[in-house]
Amino acid sequence: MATSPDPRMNHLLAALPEAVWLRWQPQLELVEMPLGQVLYEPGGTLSHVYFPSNAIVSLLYVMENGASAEIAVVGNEGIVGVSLFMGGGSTPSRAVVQSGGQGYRLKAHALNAEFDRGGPVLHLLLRYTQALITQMSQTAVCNRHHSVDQQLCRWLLLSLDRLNGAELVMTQELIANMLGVRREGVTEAAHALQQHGLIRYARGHISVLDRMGLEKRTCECYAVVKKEYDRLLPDKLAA
Amino acid sequence: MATSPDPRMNHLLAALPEAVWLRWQPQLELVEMPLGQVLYEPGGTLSHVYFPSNAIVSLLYVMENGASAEIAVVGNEGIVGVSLFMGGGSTPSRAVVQSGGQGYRLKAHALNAEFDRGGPVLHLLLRYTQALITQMSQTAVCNRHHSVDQQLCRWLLLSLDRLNGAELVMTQELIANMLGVRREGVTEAAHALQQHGLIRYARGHISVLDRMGLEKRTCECYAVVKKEYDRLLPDKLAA
DNA sequence: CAACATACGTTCGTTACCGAACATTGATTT
DNA sequence: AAATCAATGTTCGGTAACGAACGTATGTTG
Repeated sequence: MATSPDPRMNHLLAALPEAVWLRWQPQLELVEMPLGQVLYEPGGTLSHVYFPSNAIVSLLYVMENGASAEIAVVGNEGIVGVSLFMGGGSTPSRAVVQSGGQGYRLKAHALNAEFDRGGPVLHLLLRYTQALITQMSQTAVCNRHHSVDQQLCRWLLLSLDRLNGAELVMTQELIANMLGVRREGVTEAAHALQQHGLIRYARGHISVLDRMGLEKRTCECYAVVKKEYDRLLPDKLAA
Repeated sequence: MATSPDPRMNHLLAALPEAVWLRWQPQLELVEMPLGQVLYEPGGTLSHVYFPSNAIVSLLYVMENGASAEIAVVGNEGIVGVSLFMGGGSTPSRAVVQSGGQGYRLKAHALNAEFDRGGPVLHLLLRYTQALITQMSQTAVCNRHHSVDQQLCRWLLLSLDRLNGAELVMTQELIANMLGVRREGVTEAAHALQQHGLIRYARGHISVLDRMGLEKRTCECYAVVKKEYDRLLPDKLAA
């Protein structure tokens, strides 16, 4: 249906040295990443890693009683499946597509072969993982101390940074699942944001009208994470 | 004052291949790690990594308004300063000694030299980091969904696993700082645990009387983290 | 031993969020 | 156009944790 996205829309793929890129290119497989798709389950073995082009993937933990909480979010700045090269092969969390799109995947052994050569790819992936760790840490802090309202702003901004436009396709129900709060709480917070002219939403579509306003309203957590991503993964390349 | 602990009380040092151990041994420096000592500050450059022998170190984030939250805890199973080999060189969090003791430290360049050789040390450290990631993730989940009471149990158990005996030197005030809750909340929760005969405490000393009882009372988060540490870092060696 | 600081205990009003139930609105189907 | 469903809005009682203030005990120090 849609044309294939440029693989190097993904920042990690774009940052590969030319030699590595040439090795990988024939092995990268375009995959549709529709909303709701599960890329891996807790404890499951990973057959591939995923490089989102324009999709967003949530790493989330689902508890025994069915409640859930998002640990981190991965878009075209990153890679899904770090546990593969970190050595565990699995994690207790689940990876779900939160915003549909496309991406490219690479077989596990191909990634590990490159990783084991050491050199720039290893360091690139580890720097990314370090940024991911910051996001997870800050999520823990945010869950402890900040209001649903502020967390919603943070979440919107994180999503926005991983998409092109200022439009999200996302129901309040799903956001509630990510944030680990009630749907009604999201309704209330979203209503407040709308009344302040920061967003406009209607049946699963959210338009961000005032990005700066969101940044003012959110907690420090957003900026901490953003700054760390920028520090660790500078945009040296552009298409 | 006290005799030097065996460096290989630390599980990571114990798990080193003999060749690496021989290289490192002369470079390991015994350090006192008194309660409250700060091993690194947010954004600060790391000169060493630390391998606790019998101390416990908290990785915690201090917010602009002074509130804080513990991200993860490191004892003799691990290493403090993963950002060094992950490539960032710093993190937005702070590392503070939560339970005094001793440890060994190694200069940054020595660690990185070994890391860059690739091989078993690299994989060992990355597997540890993966376990640490699980702990951070689970902290985020726990902060979202569980009561202070359950979190206190989890925290006690995590600390217990990283110490020898069943005694902690720890005020309720400090625990409150770690958990990111009010001191009164900890007082109340601790009182409940004491009334159920699980712990006994007095002016900064906590004795755990019924470990199984704590495990029954805590949330699933403790078991998830423990299981993942055991999976990723099996005790293959003993002294 | 008196003085003091530290650690723990208790209370009270407030608030954010929860759980549940139910109403409304917009999209989609038939 | 009617029926249906998904998404959002609203209400209400309940509760865990908060913020603040103050009381009590157990160490430690002069």
